[in-house]
Amino acid sequence: MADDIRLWLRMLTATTMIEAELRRRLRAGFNTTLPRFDLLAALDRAPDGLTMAEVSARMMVTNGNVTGLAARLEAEGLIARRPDPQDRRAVRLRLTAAGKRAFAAQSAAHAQWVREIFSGLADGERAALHRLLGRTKDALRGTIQEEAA
Amino acid sequence: MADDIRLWLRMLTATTMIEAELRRRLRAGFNTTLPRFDLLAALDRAPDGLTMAEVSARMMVTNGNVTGLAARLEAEGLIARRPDPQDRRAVRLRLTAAGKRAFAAQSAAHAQWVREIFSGLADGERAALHRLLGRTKDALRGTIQEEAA
DNA sequence: TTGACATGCTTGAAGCTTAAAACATCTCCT
DNA sequence: AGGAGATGTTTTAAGCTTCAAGCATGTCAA
Repeated sequence: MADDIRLWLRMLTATTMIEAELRRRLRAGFNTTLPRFDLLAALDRAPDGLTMAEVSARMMVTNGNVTGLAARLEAEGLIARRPDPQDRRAVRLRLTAAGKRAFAAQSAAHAQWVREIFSGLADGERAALHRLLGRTKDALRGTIQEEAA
Repeated sequence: MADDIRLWLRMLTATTMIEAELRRRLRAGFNTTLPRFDLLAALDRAPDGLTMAEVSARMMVTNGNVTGLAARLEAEGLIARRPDPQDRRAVRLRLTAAGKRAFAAQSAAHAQWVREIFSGLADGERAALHRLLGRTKDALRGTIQEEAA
């Protein structure tokens, strides 16, 4: 089906539009960025902190990327870096108290923005979209995994 | 619904995974990038070329972004920049012969990749996803337009 | 135990991206 | 015609991102 291209472009456009809106609001409301927010979110879900490699896997970005991001967030006092007790190669990141406060505020606003953005869809539509995106991710595993092998 | 966050995260993840795969293949197969490909694609659809502003609107990026991208593509000989005959402020971009050839090859491969990526979904699923993403984009107009006003 | 390979992280170069400032040109109202 | 405001482009600074190279540490099998 040649329509696959149109499906993909529509998916990319919709996602890009929403992402751009969230970036705008994070900047306007909290003077921060989506990557910073995502890193704080990853740490917020991990009570014992995460190593750099764990963070980069969760964020789907390279290790080098996390190095710079973590350096900036540490400079802002939102996260702390400490050597991993189990593995002397690893650095473990965790939220500081200030980081927890900042993320709590950002996260609440973010959740509200997302609700607002999807409020134009009926419950059934949201559920169907959620299911189809899940199917898409599952189907992806076939196509993408093969490279790594 | 608090599930909206999960819907959004799933949408973002699925899109990011596909985008990453396409980037990988563009790099491996053609030593190029998605933004370059997108710019060529925009010009390919416009027989008389496009101004920088038109390109930046279609690509949903800032003007300054297009300035740099166009400079690199011009240096590679894939596009030409010439003053717009109607508006002396404007610069009009168009594909060179080499650019047309390069894009034709990239575009064919890209279309095949996208087909492959979505091949795990049934026809009905693809159609439903396409429709729901359209609904999402429509719903967005309400939420996002209001800022601009 | 020791060497080969894997894993964790950082660095540097290059490119992508934005926001904001600056400047040129255009439009349109009076 | 003049001038106010809109539009088109570039530049700069800062941040995001990748890839590849390099170094430190870990693992595991011979």
